[in-house]
Amino acid sequence: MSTKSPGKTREKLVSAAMELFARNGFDKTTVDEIVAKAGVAKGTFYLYFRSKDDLIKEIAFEVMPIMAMPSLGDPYITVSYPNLGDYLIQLGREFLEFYSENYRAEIFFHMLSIRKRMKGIDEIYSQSCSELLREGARRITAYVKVGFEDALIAFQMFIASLMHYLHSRECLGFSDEHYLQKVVPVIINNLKIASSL
Amino acid sequence: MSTKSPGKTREKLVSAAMELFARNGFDKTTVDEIVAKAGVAKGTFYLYFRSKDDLIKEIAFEVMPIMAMPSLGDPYITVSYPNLGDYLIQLGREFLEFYSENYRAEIFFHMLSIRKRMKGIDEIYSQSCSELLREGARRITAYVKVGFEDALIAFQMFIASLMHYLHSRECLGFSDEHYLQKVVPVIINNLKIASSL
Amino acid sequence: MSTKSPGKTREKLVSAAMELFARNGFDKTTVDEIVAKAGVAKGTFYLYFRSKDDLIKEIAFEVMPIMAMPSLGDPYITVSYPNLGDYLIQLGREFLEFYSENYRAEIFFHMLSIRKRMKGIDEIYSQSCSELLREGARRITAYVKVGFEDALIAFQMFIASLMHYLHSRECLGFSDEHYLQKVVPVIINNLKIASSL
Amino acid sequence: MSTKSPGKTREKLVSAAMELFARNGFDKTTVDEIVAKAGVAKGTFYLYFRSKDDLIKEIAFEVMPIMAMPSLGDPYITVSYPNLGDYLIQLGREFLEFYSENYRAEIFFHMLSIRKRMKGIDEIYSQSCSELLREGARRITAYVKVGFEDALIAFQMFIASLMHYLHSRECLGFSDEHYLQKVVPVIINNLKIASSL
DNA sequence: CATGAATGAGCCTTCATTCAT
DNA sequence: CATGAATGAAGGCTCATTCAT
Repeated sequence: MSTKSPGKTREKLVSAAMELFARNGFDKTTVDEIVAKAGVAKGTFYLYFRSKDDLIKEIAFEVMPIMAMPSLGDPYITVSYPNLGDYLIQLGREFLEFYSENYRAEIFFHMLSIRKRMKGIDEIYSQSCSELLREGARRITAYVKVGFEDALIAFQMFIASLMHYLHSRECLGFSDEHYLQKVVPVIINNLKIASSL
Repeated sequence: MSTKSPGKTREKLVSAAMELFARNGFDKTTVDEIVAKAGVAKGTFYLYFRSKDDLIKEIAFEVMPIMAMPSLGDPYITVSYPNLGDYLIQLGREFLEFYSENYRAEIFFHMLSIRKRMKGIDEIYSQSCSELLREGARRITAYVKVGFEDALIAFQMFIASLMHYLHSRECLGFSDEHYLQKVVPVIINNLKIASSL
Repeated sequence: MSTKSPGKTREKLVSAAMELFARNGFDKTTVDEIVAKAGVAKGTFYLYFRSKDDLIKEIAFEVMPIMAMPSLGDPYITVSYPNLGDYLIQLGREFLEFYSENYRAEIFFHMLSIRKRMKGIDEIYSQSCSELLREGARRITAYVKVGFEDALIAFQMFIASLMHYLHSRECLGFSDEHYLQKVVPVIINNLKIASSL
Repeated sequence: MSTKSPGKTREKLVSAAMELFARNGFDKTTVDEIVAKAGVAKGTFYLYFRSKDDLIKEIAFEVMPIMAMPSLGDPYITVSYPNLGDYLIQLGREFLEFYSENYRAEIFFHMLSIRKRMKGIDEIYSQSCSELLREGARRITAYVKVGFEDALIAFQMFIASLMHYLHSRECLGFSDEHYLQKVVPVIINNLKIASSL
């Protein structure tokens, strides 16, 4: 899957596919639909992607949780957010905003369900997940004095809660902001306890 | 109905389907494969299920998280587990054991990813999810004196963490038991803080 | 296709089939539907008919035009109807009444369309059609002094018109009676001309 | 579109289907058979027709009686055929010739029997039948001074007779030409009588 | 006589992929 | 780079018929 060719055609195909995959799932989306939405001919698809699966791999990476939190990679974040609580709130907002757009959540869950069956997808996910959790834990240790394991658990619970919230929103009935204001303190309180031991 | 082993055919079809759905996903599993594994003829499938989707709905219900926690429905549970921490550990064990068998986790995630596209699946999920969270919260309020909303958040985070753990196990590197021993205190500590306010 | 067994079951199957064949056609009607409507088990069908085609043959005979005109076989009809015009009107009324009931017209046209493909049906039709036309012509010669050929043409045109009327009713817009009052004189007038030559 | 013989594929499919439909009926003819006879792959069929029913509708229109009589639409026909009898003979010849080719009669009767069950077919038939009868009647009034209703009845009887003749040929035993020479005078004579009143 | 679970050949339709232009 | 007609394997589903009870 080459990442070259700055032409519009490739982009049009990817964005058309994103939307369709989200709405109908990978298997139920046809190449016909993708090229129709992209406004190109059928054969053109195979000039840019070796197969439909090839395209799926490209898209998979773009909807990973690690892509949802740009602030996680910012090296000067402790300056912008001196308070861990504020930082987590910020990460949470970024996360929810990211997955509220472009049907990314639907695509991510779909990808999650097929990863075991698709060589490449599983690797991308494992690597991306490890990186996310480890980076998150590292950030936490920059704020509070806790062991790496405790930080890892804390961050995993944070991510897990946000991710679950994406498909239990209507079962809970809270607003996004209200939810964040409730979850973040749980994480913070526990890190305080852990650091004081 | 034949005298030898009544109801056997339907069961054979369901269990064959469960295994195949988990391995290959709903869309990639064919009715041909299901009947071959079940050892019956193709037409027989349609004696028991109106369609492939019909079977999917039946299976969907069986892999819902609420099915993973039988202790959640036990009315005398506060007697068996006078301590909330022990109770949550127990629920966690049940959850992890349930999803370690029969490829249930894979099926659940697959279902999660297609629910928006399948009338019926979405309803089953929403109802089941609401019931799970509400029942869990109710249980918690039987142990500690906290508001329902705090209990709800606590239980949602608990479930979310367990669920996320199912697909981040290898990224974390903990044993199941170790993970539970780490997560449950986080929930407990916070409920204590909330109840003391 | 035995015509024995006075039991109700056979009759129930035939009448259920008649109705369904008329509504959905032979090919689109399933044995399942027939037995369901008749209120018997699937296997029972094959106690009375060797196959679905076997049943079709039985039904085919019952919807032939010759069955629609009982007065055609009455040996004393010239006494009841001394006037040919009145007789033809009577035959026309019988014909239209017969085909207005029980979806017989639909079944007849269906049969007509498949006769070339079904051994047996074609024979039944040819024989029945010949008998109808010949008998009709013979009757006419009992009323007016015309050659058999002229009588045959006259009766064929009469039957043809009635049959076409069954599926052009809405295109014409006449009432049944009005139509008969228009068609019969055409036949009569011509027989008069032919007989006077 | 390929440069060699454009539109050929569609035509091949239609003519293959016509032959098969006539021989085996719509329901008993499979898409497999059609594409095999046309010499194309199965998928190709669906490039030209949305479904088998779609093709049926297209063919249905082509076998309507109105398609059998091109002279019915000729505006200068009264010049070519100053005599009504000659004109009707001509129409009759066209009719019989049309239905002797390409199994059109068989297809038409089949269509007639299924029209009530197929949305679209029924509309096509009703409209086509109305147009045929009305146009025929209009023509007649250009030759003889009769009321429209009498002309309509006359033309309906004419068409009906021809149509019935298609499936009663062997029961009558006349040659086509002989039949026409017998039927047309019946129509003519009556129009004369009607016009003289 | 009656039942109905089981069968399996066969049908219509879809769709990823190819290739000549 | 781009096209789109053609392909054919494969899938979901139907239904006439059988047979053990």
